[in-house]
Amino acid sequence: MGGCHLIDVRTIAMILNQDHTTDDKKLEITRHSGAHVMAEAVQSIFPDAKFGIGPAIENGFYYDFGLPHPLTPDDLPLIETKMNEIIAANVPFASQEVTKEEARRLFASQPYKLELIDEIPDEKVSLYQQGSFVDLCRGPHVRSTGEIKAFKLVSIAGAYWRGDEHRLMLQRIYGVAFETKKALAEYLKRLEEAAKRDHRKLGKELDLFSIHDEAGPGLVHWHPKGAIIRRLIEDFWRDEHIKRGYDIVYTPHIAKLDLWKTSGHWEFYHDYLYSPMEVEGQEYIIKPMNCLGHILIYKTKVRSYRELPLRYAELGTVYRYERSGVLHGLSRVRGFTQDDAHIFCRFDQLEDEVVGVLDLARFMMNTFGFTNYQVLLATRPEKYAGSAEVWEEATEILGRALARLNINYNIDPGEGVFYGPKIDIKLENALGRAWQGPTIQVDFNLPQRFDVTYIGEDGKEHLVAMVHRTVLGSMERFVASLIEHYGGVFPVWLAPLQVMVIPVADRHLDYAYKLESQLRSKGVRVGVDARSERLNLKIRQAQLDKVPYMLVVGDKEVANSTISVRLRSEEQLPSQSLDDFKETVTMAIADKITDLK
RNA sequence: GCCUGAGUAGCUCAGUUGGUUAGAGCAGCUGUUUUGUAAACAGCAGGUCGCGGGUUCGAAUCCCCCCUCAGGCUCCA
Repeated sequence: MGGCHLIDVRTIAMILNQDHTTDDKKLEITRHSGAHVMAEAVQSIFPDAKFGIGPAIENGFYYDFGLPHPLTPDDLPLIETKMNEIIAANVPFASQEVTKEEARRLFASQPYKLELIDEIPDEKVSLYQQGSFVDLCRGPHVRSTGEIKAFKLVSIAGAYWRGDEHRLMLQRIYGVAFETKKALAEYLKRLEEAAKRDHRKLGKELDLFSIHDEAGPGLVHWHPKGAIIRRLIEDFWRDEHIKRGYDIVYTPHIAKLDLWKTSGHWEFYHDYLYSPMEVEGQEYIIKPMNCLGHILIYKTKVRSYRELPLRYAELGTVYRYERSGVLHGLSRVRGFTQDDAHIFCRFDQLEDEVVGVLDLARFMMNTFGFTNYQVLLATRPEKYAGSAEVWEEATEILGRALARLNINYNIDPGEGVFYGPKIDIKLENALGRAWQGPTIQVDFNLPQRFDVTYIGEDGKEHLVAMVHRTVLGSMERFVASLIEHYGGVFPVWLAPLQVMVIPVADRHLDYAYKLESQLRSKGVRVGVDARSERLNLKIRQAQLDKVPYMLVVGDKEVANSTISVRLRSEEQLPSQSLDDFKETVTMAIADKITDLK
């Protein structure tokens, strides 16, 4: 592909504009240039490579290659070495505009490039060249390869051409790149730190949950300590919902297939449902959602406009078939418990209801200390139920509700579910990946299909407005986020074990048990480390378990009826009476405080 | 589901040009130690090397199938 001479036009423009480009923009350009340098390196090592696309992404870049043989991690250092040579040679980037005809000739052996050329609407296309590598590219690029100061190739992955799973899979190499070596090192360090907070790792270390080959992938077993955390969240959740006018309900885990045919789930979500089982000649499925049960409860009598809104809430466990490659710890599983609720209301009540849900969602996020989340308003997709006008109106209502609470949000165009617009709140986990948390969805489909109505003031039947919503997402995913958010250092109210009493020697055991029973009677989760081990070991163990309070008791404490309090932050509190400590702990629990002072 | 890589004791990991009864630390058990703020000492026990097939005189090691996991892609009501 090499050997053509290009006139440097854009690079000059870039130099002229350089003062105006922001640092972010500059970094993005550098990353993009890094992708080109990587492509050149791959071309020189594998001359038969076919080139896909190679954009800048968050933290770095990637390039997709079609190669007749698989790349292995061993190839990365070779490619890196070659890239470093190219960078050391500091070769200039040059660009040129050519006609599509010329471009097609140039890329005659590059099927992916030809496809891209065909899709560009303009008559001319632009090319960028550095060294022997020419690429179809909009640019811009850095002036020369020497401006790429710090990069590292991090992984190889398969990626469908054009993101379409029905097309060929190319091999993608991911790289990270920063403006300086220091920034790169800091980034890699951050990744390492994030990996330590990974809920899968902490879940094992802190004995919170497990997933078993024997039982099946994506099926979570909550250990006692994990179950405590979950139960506390559930209790809090239930109490808060009751305060806010929800009714708690329970619905069965299986139901007749016909129900799911009526709802349209069988038709639309067939791939996510587990196969039917036959019971007395009838087909049943395990529920993938809770909404139908709530609708059946609603429909047990004729409803008056006076009793709306009705809010049915359920910690409902559902099962969905997720493709094996997507499972991920607690975050993506096959059986999970949604903190679900369905609100049945009049259309004119919709805005207030959405405001209520948003306020609740925000309250929950704040309580658990989540400050990093993104709010998206997803609008009408191409295929949709109901009329465009109703969609329009409902979307406006969602927007107004967000505005009333001064919540910043972005529009996610066309990303609504087919049955209605929705508000999604995405949380970021320790590795910077966004996970779906709270979601509020208006549904125009089910009320129609199940004829969910109320009698209005006018004595006539009207369809209800229906809202599906969760404020945590699912218990599994939420706990995963919590583990990573706190790095396993749970606030006192959620800590599986809140206090560990550590006697210095066996003769202090009686005193230790006395403290234990007094704290336990206050509802504190407390244990005594009664092993004949040295103090240091017991401290270490409690530290590793991230127990908020360690009460060390020895001769001094027994003699003075005091306790010595060590925090997991390694801070040492002054010697104090048990009564004082009881007050400290119970307040920390009641106020759900996150820091230990 | 697709691509690449991985799977050795409860946990973290050693162990390949294929070669005796597969190792270590931690955890567990037993004993000694009675300890003052992040690991006392000694001994014991613990493994069909993910499953199943194959190649070979001989397989943790090489090949094939399957399962699971990791990182991506696609998907996520």
